[in-house]
Amino acid sequence: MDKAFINFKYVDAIARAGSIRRAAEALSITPSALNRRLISVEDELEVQIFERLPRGVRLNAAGEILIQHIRTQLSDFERVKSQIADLSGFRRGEVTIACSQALLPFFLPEQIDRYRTEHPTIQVCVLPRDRSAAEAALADFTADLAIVFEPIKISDFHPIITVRQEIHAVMDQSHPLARKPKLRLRDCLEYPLALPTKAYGVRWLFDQATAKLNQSILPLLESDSFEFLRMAVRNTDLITLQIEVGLAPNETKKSVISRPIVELDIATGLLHFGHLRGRVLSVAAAKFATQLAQVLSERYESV
Amino acid sequence: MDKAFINFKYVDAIARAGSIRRAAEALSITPSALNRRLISVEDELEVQIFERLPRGVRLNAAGEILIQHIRTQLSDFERVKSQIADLSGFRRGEVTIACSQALLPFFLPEQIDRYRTEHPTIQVCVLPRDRSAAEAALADFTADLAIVFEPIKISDFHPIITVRQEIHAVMDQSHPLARKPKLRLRDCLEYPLALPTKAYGVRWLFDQATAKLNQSILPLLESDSFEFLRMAVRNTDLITLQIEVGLAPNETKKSVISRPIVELDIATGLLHFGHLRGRVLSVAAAKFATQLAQVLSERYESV
DNA sequence: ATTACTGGTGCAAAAATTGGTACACTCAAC
DNA sequence: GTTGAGTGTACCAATTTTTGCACCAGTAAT
Repeated sequence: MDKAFINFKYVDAIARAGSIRRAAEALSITPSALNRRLISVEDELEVQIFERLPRGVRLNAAGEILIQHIRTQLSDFERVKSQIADLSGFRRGEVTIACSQALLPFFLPEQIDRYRTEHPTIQVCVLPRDRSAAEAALADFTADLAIVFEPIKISDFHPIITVRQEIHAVMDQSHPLARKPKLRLRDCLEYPLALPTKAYGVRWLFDQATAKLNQSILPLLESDSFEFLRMAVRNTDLITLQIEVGLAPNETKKSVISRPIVELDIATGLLHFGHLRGRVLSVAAAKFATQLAQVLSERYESV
Repeated sequence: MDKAFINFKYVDAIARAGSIRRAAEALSITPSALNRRLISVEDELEVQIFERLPRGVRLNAAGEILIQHIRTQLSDFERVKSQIADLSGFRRGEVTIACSQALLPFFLPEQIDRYRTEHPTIQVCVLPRDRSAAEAALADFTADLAIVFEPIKISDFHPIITVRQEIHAVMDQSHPLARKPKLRLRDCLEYPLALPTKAYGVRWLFDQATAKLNQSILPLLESDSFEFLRMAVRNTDLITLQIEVGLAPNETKKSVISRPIVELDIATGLLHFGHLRGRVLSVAAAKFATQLAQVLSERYESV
């Protein structure tokens, strides 16, 4: 008989941990017990699933096939549970979304709050991830949905909606440039800049734009944290950049304000919202996706 | 945690048996043990899966959702095992095909024989099923593939290839009509007929054809068994009908021969070969499907 | 060499599962 | 009505499975 099913979760844990002992700790069982479960799976399949390395274990070819099935299957089961709970009247479930940092301060909290008023029993989990990490989170079923800014290469990404995002300059409310309603890029370059590192889409667009001007601009301040950059410009003449979705909704009375940069100077970026291709979303995730897609399409120009 | 997986197979068995006791017998365990497994699943999902009836159990709405997942999942796992075995060099697995009776005497044995010379370790299972039963076998994952003759209604059927089938009259080699190379329908009607019951596609086409002639023809002999009909015409003036794929490949020296009926008199039927929509076939099943599709397309006119 | 990891194994204790039995219930036949 | 055969289900001892523990063997970095 196939008793392998029970052990699937353990195999997944081992694959994620990269070592039997670490996985055992995470599962709060003994390494020996976990090791035996793994061996029993391998015995049943009559195939090794992991290469044994001195520093742990690694999936081999057979393991890669199996882990793909395991994760699809575990995820499907969650969806089924969600569907079943759904027809019992009480919506239950969880939604995990991997997204760019820019969504964290305003957009997502607002959307989650709205979502939770309608579905208060659903647990929402937000994972800040850069593009490649978001892709990985979708691929290994850590996340149901992903919102990422700028180039998407992966073929496994299924876009639900893609919207244009203007680049805004963010500065202190007393900044000289604050009087202008719309800025040119060269205006900004006259002030010290605080920018995200090259891993981020805004920075990439900025570098492209300055390259066109034959100017190589080095930011005075660099950081991985958008939150930090936003705080850093307070009461200074620093300028940082942010995409629309990352801006405070109503900035009256705010100490930090934003002004759009004309599109001719710096290209608009694309914000992609989607999920793993071929995956069926749970009821909970699908509802959340519908809401986000609607809001995005209302607020921004979709492509 | 979810220990539900191990019980999936039991839930499937109960659903198929329609009763815990019968399922327990099939699984060769005690009804009490099986009952507990079922209850443990229901406890974990916090939902009843089966309605308890006086004469057994029946899936409820939640159960229908779950059983769908279970069967998909079990089938997927088989596919994964097949894939894994495949990359280990030794092809292993099994293929189950539900098909019309007409395929049993000649076509399938020949094809399976050819398939097994290339893949001797693969187990092939043939289930003779009429159209609706074949559909059901695909839907509940009893069969991987299906070959059925004439009208397909189900939307879940994914056709791989569909070919035209001429209707042939089958008779004793000494039959008066045997001298003609091609027959008119009215020629046949002058002799006593042995036909399949109305459940079968050939009969349906025949009834349509005779209705057009404003003649209501009642066969002298009726049977569910094509094999029996073929045997019944030996040494008699009886005539039966059969589609091309059900005919003996080389009929020289055969006591029973066949002659095509002109298409104007009786419409050609359609033979559909396919699988369940959305299902991923195992390596073994996919190879077999490819072979059958190729042979069918070589021998008959595909639509 | 030493240290700190890794996976793997034998053995006794603990936990889960099983089978047997009995019970309550519903339907169908008498 | 009454009987009987069918159903699902609860309880308990016996059995099977799984676990934790201590220990071994091997590799990599120090």
